[in-house]
Amino acid sequence: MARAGLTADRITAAAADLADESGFENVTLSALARHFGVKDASLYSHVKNVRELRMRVALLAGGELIDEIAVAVAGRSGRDALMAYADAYRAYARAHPGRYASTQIRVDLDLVADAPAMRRTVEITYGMLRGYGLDEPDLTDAVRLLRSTFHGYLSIEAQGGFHHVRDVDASWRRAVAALHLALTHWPTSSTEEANHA
Amino acid sequence: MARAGLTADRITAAAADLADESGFENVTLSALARHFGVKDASLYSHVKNVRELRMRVALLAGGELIDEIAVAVAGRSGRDALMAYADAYRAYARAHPGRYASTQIRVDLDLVADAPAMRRTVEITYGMLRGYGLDEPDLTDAVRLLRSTFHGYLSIEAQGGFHHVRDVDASWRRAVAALHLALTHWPTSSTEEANHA
DNA sequence: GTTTTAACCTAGAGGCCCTAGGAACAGCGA
DNA sequence: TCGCTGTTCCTAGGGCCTCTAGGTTAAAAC
Repeated sequence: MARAGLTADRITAAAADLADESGFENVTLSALARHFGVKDASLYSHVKNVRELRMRVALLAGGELIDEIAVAVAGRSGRDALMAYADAYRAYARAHPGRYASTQIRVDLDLVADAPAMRRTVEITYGMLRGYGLDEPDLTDAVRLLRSTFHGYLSIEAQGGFHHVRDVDASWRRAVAALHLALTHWPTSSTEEANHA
Repeated sequence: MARAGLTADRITAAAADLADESGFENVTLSALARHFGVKDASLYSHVKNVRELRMRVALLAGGELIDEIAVAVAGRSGRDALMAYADAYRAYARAHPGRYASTQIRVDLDLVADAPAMRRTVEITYGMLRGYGLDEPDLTDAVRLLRSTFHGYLSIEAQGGFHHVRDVDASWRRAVAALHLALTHWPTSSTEEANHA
């Protein structure tokens, strides 16, 4: 019988597709084994366990995501860059729900090491914010705000949490506009500390 | 042998505690059966299946969450109300990670029907925003922005996604401050449509 | 006290994860 | 061409989980 020709990468790619089709929580070694016409145990020669497989999917998806964002923001700055970033982010999450969901799991640092996606994400995100003229720690605060809002919106949207009739695309545009406004008039650290005194 | 005295509510409460201790994804009927000194199958007299049990936990948690928020925002308005809302929300999510995680699953409408938590949440959230003087559809957009940012922040924080040394409490305060600013200077619908023309 | 209702049981099928150890295939040097 | 070696894939099996079908027994209702 011909060998299936399995590799960690092929299994990961199939897992990512499966995640998009059936949901990330249904990414299972049994299902992948069936897909490749192979027994479950055979996959363990290529992948340590389910957890590790899911981390691989997360790294794959994280890389794809930031690549698409990078293309979208290239040559733009300020509000344009923010909107391009946001829309690319949302487009990816909607087109690849399972892959996107995978990016939310905790990934071991040693696995991250040989995947440049994380560093690239940081570079591109901070670069996109350059036009707003923020310095640390405001820059980190701003990044956290953006990540939170983007991820929160997509997570709720994916889960069907927006019940109101209001168009979700329109709300998204307004959210991005609101973030732009917040970034433009970002309260300086001194302002904040004063408010806390 | 004395009966365990199971009810759907007791099982749900135990499941919620288990979720906080071991993670929502580890809420399992087997584990609960062990906890009550009972066989797995016995639980099916009280609960339809795992999915339904998790929805019950979600409703329980949603009710607890909005109750704590309601207490926090009572008697406050504007920025004070927003901060109280935000901090109560975050405090609950941090104190009850499993319960909080449960609130993100999709709950069948017929189960929601006899739980007032959802309506209360809408009332209190829209009421908290009253001071900002927004009308529909801006109100819904604003609610979606807040939900997204809050949930996104807590989801990322719970998952250990904020790696930077910057204090997470401080970033949270700045995020809330940024939201306050966005709500205060909310771009009107006409502005937005103009930007899209 | 009997009847009815429910709570709880045993038995069992099916799915998933994972380990241990064996068989077969590929590429390699002799 | 033959055997060697490493890897691929296998069988076998244990453990945990979900859920169904059908029986027993305790508690509540009459």
